[in-house]
Amino acid sequence: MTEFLDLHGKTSKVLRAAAELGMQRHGLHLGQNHLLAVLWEEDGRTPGEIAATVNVTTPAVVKMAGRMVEAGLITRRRDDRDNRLVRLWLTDAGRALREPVETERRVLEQKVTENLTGPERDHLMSALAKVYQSASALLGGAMPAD
Amino acid sequence: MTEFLDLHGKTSKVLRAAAELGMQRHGLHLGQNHLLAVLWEEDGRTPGEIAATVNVTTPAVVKMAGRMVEAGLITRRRDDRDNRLVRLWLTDAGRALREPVETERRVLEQKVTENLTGPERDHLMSALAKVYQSASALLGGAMPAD
DNA sequence: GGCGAAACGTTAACCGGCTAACGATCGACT
DNA sequence: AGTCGATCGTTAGCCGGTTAACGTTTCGCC
Repeated sequence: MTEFLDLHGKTSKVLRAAAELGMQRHGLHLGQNHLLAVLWEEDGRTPGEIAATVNVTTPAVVKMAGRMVEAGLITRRRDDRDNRLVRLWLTDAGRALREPVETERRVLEQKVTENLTGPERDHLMSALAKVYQSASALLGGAMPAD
Repeated sequence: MTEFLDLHGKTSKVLRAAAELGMQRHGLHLGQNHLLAVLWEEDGRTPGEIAATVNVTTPAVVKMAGRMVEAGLITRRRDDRDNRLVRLWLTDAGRALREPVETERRVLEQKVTENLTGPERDHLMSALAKVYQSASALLGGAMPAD
């Protein structure tokens, strides 16, 4: 019984584990790199903005940011113009991780797809995109339409 | 930047959400159906056995089983021949969910892949299998070799 | 100018998953 | 027969993610 959902689930898990392992080498937990990536692109963004671009709920970002503040990767400061906003700023440590983490991710991407021929990879991408479409469609429009 | 890891991650998330939604319709949380599936196949198995067949750690099964006992889906009883073993048994409620949950999953599988042509699906499966291989390989043999 | 609605971050309570430490039981071997 | 090691479940603590409820702060509108 090798149905698609099974295979995808297994792949998802092992991919997640591999990513976690890679990030661990830089003292990060899985997902934190995404948060950092947003700040690398534009420092000083708010939890809400970050949540939206990473496609996660705001509380998830808040919690994760808390841990990252404690880890010395970012800083939390209130916006003085709009006092209900909070802005997250990179520390030097957080900024320094950019290059190594980005290459780490590139390497993972490459290693994971290295057994695929060009056309194979293309078919994989397009088919996966279709699945993504179908799945998000049957989630009843209650999802972001990116 | 539509790399594979990104697309796979997004797909994974939306697929997870869809599965959760489907299981919710039967009063289950995501993952509990897998545990039930093992018992449907052979009732009275131990947490360790279940964990191995579902590819999850034992503590995960223990915790989930606790919630499912409380939900009246299964029963926890010690094995009297080997007193360190624990066996999980289906209740009528748990047994009754088999047919509806199995069709729910079949429907999801079908709906999610309905936009794929036959060959497309085949290519997707084989390519995904290759990715799975590569990823689990680079996890350094510390993974089950299924 | 004041009042109510909207926007925002935070907290709490869940769920699934993981690793590490613990405790109890069984078995093999001396 | 007794001990010591292997096996098994449980617990605790962490991480990422979710929804629901809450308290502030702004802003629009009368």
